[in-house]
Amino acid sequence: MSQIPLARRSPIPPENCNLARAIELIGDRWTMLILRAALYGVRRFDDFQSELKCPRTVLSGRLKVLVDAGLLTRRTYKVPGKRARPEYVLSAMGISLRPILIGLTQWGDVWLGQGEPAPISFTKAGSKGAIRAAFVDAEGREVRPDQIRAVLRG
Amino acid sequence: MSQIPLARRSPIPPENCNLARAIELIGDRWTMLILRAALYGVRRFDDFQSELKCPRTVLSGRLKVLVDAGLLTRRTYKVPGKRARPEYVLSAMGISLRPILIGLTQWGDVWLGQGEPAPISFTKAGSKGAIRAAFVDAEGREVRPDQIRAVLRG
DNA sequence: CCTCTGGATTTAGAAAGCGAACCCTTTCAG
DNA sequence: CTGAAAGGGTTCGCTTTCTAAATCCAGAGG
Repeated sequence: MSQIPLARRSPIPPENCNLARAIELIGDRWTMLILRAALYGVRRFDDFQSELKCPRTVLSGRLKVLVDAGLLTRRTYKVPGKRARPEYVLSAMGISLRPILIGLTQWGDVWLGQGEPAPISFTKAGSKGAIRAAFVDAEGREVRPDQIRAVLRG
Repeated sequence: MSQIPLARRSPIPPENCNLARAIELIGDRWTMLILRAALYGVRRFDDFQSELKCPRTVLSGRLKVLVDAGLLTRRTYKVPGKRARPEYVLSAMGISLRPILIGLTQWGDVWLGQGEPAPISFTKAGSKGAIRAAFVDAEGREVRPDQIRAVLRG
């Protein structure tokens, strides 16, 4: 049943594991919901707030963390006739999380969808069929999950 | 610079978004670190605890949530000469998070790796080249990130 | 019986989350 | 010129959650 052999410890101590580091940074309810909104194009403080309905204190704190970490860039926008305001846009670092959040969306569609069809799906530009998260080798060919092997350095 | 057009709201209200649901469930530091350890083969309460160094109260609470949600299965193991104990093994639902956590690992390798080579990499069974998380179409051909399009239902 | 071991619960103090109210700056309307 | 509005925050108390340490509990072995 369990494809994963028993281990008493993980092979990499969490304190120098990049997965653990990523989890420290973005493994937080509000942080992830902010990134979700940002990937859908939300940029402004009040838009985040009314989308997430989270305390403004939490929001401003998380935005600060994400800017400091380099996931978001704080820059100024100006609507004519209004005063200049900051907006928070995803950096390359932030945008590169998109495949992961899409993967998590599809995981949620499968396991948390409550039988309803997925409200959003993803396709390749110009074609119709759905795409999915998977693993590929250097040439871009899919590698099936049971063929994945982990290799420790050294 | 920003490839994502401005939006005031996300196209799917968070309360019936499967990504938001997934974030509610696993978007938590300890929960994700538990899943990380579980994907490396850790199964037992004390092993999780010494791996994560988290409060035992938190650990037992999180394990309960993950069991209730169906990500982990609680079953009994018995070492001869010892009393029977519960162990927490990943269900199919839990195992199917693996591509996502591997993708996050690789994201961390790129952005949080502090210049060091990745401590763990992934290959296809029997070959040597590294594999990576990506999107594929129905035929298993890679779809580049910039070619991904979201399609709303209805 | 007494102790050891793994899997938890209890307890009390620290930290973080929360909602409401307030502040600050610029712009527009009267 | 004065007042109100709008966006982007901070301040203030209160409540929840986290955390660490101690305790409990059941069965096995001596």
